[in-house]
Amino acid sequence: MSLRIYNTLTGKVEEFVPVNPPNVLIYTCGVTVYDDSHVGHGRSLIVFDVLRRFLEHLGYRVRFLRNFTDVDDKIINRAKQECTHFMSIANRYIASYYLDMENLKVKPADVEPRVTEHLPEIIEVIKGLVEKGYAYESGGDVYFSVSAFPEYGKLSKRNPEELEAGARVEPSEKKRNPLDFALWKSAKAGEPAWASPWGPGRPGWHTECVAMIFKHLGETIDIHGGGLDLVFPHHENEIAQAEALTGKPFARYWVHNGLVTVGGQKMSKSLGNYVTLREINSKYHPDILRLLVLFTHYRSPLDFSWEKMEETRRAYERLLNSLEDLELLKKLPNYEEKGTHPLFERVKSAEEGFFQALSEDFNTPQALAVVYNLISELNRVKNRAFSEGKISTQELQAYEFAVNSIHKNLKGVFGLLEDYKPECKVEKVVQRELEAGSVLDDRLIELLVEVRSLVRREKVFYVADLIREKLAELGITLEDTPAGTKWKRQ
RNA sequence: GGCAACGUGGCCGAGCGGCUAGGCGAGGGACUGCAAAUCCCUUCUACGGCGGUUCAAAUCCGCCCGUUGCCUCCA
Repeated sequence: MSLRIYNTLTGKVEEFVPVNPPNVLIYTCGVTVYDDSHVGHGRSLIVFDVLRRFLEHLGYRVRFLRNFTDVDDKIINRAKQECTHFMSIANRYIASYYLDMENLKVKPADVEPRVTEHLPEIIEVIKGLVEKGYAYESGGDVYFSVSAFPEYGKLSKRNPEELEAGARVEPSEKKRNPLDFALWKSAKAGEPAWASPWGPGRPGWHTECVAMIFKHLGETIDIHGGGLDLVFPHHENEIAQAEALTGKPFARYWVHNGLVTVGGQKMSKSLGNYVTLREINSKYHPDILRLLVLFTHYRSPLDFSWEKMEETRRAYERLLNSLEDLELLKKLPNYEEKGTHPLFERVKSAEEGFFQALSEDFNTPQALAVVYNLISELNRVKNRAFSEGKISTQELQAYEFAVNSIHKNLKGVFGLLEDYKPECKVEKVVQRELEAGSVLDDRLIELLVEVRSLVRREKVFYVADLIREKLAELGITLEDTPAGTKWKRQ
C-alpha cells in the first residue's frame, strides 16, 4: 500500500515517493510562543500527527521536526507589557504547549528546535544568500531580493507583478522592492539582539525554518506542512531562500491543512473567536477533538462549535459502547457452530478499506465511515445475541477480533483510544473531571448494582428503580442487558 | 482590486463521470417489568443557478450568484 497526497506546489494529488526510502523527513511549522494554543493549532497538530502515524504504519522511518518560534515581535511586545524578559514569555508558552500536546496525545517530534538556539545556522544561511547575490544589506537590515529569484510565487500561484499591483505590501525605504522581505532585522533599543556581520539584530520570520531544516534534516525534505494560511508569504519565502541557496528542491510535497472557522470565519486571535486547547481539555476527553478533526477531510475548512463537539461526543460513545459490550457478550452462554464466522472476513475487508481510504489523499472521514459500518455490523450481532440470550463461540471470537482490529488501528494510526482498555469502564475514558476523593468508588457501585440485581430478580421493581434513580442523581447511569447490568459515570 | 478555494439531504460531512458514504438529529416499530443501550423502517426529486460535453454529470467545461481564505502576523 502506498500514499497519494495533494501537493500544494503542483496543485495535484500525487504518488508519495520519498527521496531516500524508507526514510521520510517531515517538517511542520510549529507555533510562535506568545499565547496559549487554540483549536486551529490543534487541528494542524492532529492532522500531521496522524499523517506521521500513517506513514509509520506504512513502514516508513519518519524523522519529524516541529519548531518553536521563540523570538518575534509578538513575544517581545508581550514581554514589554509584562515587564519581563522575552525568554520567560517563550518558556512559559512552550511549557503550556507541551501540556496541550500531552493532553491531546500528539506524539512529540523527534526534534523540536528553537530559533534562539540556531542563530549561527540562521546567520550562515543569510550570509550565503548575500554572497550569492540573492540578498542585500540595507541600514543594518538584510533583505531577500525577490526579483533575483525568478520562480518566486510558484507555491502560492502568484506572480510578483500582481503582488506589487496589490499594493498592500508595506513600503519601506530600506527595501529595493516592496516585495523583498527581511532576513535580518537590526535591533531597536531594548530589543533582544545577537551579533552578526550586519550588526546586532535578530532573524526575520522565514529564515529560521530553512536553517533548522538544513541543520537537522538536509537540503531536500519529503514533506513540509502547516496551515493553509502559511502558504503565503511564509512558505513561499522559505522556498525562495532555500532554493536560491542550494539550487535544489526544498521540499517535495507541500501539505497544508484547512483552517478552523467559527461561524464561517477563520478562528484567530485578532477576531477573538478562538477556543483554547486548554478549555477543550477541561470539558472533553482529547479523543473528542481528535475525532472531530478526523471527521473532516484535512484540506476542507472545519467550522468549530460546541454543538459539534457534543455531536462528536455522542458518536464517540457509540463507538465505545460497541467495543465495550464485548465484555458483556463474553458473559452469555456459548454454543458451538460449524465453520468460521463470516464476520472475520468483514473485519479484514474493513481494515483494508480503512487503509485504502487513508492512502487516497489521506481521507480520514472515509476511513471512519468504514469503521462505523463495521460498528453497525457488530451491533447487529450484539442485538441478535442479546435477544437470543446466547452467542456462538465462533461469533464471539469474530466480535473480539473486530474489537481488537478497530482498537489497534484507531489507536496506532488515529491516536484515539490511547487509554482505552477493554476491561475498564467507558466512563473512565470519557469522563474528564472525576470528582477527587469521590466516595463512589467502583466497588461500592458494583455492590449497589449487585443488590439491585437481586431485588429485580425478586421483582421488587420500586426498589430497583429507586437505586437507579438515586445513582443517576449521583451521575451513575445503569443499563440492564440480558448479560447483566452495565454501569457508567456520566 | 488581484489570486485561490468552496457551495451536497433537517444539520454536519465524504464522494468528483454510471454502483449504499458516514456521523448527529427527527418520526415509527422491535426488544425490555420500566428505563437505557441496540437493531429495523421512514426523513418524499441531496447535490447553488443557467447553459454545454457525454449513451450517462453532484462528479468534466463555460457563465452567473453566494460564502470563505490569502495578498500584513497567523496552524
